[in-house]
Amino acid sequence: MSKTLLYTWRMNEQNHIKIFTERDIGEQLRELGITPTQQRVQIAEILFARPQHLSADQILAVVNSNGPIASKATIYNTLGLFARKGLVREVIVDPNKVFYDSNTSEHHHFYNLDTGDLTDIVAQDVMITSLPELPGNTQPAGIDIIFRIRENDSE
Amino acid sequence: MSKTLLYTWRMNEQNHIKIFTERDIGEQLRELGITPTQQRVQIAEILFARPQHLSADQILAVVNSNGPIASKATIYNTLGLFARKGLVREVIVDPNKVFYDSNTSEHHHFYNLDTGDLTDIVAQDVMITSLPELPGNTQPAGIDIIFRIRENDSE
DNA sequence: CAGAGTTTTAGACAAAGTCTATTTGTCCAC
DNA sequence: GTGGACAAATAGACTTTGTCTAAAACTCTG
Ligand SMILES: [Mn+2]
Ligand SMILES: [Mn+2]
Ligand SMILES: [Zn+2]
Ligand SMILES: [Zn+2]
Repeated sequence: MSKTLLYTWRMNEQNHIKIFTERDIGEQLRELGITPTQQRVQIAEILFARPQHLSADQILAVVNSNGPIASKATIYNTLGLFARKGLVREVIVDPNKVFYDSNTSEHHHFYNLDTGDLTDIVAQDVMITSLPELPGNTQPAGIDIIFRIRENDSE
Repeated sequence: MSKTLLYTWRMNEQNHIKIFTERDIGEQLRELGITPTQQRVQIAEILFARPQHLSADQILAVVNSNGPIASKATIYNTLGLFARKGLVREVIVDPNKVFYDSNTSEHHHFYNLDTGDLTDIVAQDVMITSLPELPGNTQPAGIDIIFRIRENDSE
């Protein structure tokens, strides 16, 4: 009944990069070919403090909470750069904003439509045993599984 | 190894509504408690001509291609109404726009990052055999599975 | 066919994100 | 260290998608 798996969607092998300790964020960025400017280091510190999902707006607010450090353009440039380098994952679940996920290990999401909460599901808790055939001349680039949930109408 | 399924994500039982034939779109809308205005009927005719994924902008362009019939506000109002009534499904795969899917049967999507093509995958071609436990006090509202793909770099 | 409620509309507005031209910072050679 | 080439950051204009508002146009029922 279950199809043969013609390809795998396990993409993120870069996850080893992310055990940033306070001191060597700069070095780690440099190893990825990213010049560690003040702005990039600050954004990285916020983002990689723990696995979390932040919007560009939230990062802008946090990074500038004690005086101006980075402009909006720099936030977007940096998040785009980090995404291309595999340091963060863009999560598209809300039509209004992109979330930047500091957890790049293979995982999925619950998205609470009532609260806006986005929470991780470890990959092992979701098992796909049958995969569709890829359209001609294409290759896998990633899989997103989003379990949309709602609060119980506790009446 | 596979968990017991504590709940089901099979949500869309409304799919019987959608065999719209040219003539009785109005009646069918009325049965759903939707007053069949000229604008709503035109939008429905476009959307339900076949299973497809259209953005609000595309629908606006098509509906007004031979003279002005509906305003931008009406397009958004109508799509929102149709979504609430279960006539269309909102598909969130692109950070720039929502797609309105006239296919409300249970299915998933390929999203081609290079071309922007969004194509359907019948539910039976993707089999999930293990489900995560729901966060406390929440209920399932829908599942989205998106296989992001890219064109083969045919060198 | 009146009038109450519903729907549509133009255009103002908002939010997220991009772009541009200029300034500032970084890096390396000397 | 200093000059200069290149990279990065910045303010703010701009774009796109979508929402809101208040007035006008419809629809439906009595
Ligand atoms: Mn939006
Ligand atoms: Mn956008
Ligand atoms: Zn996550
Ligand atoms: Zn679809």
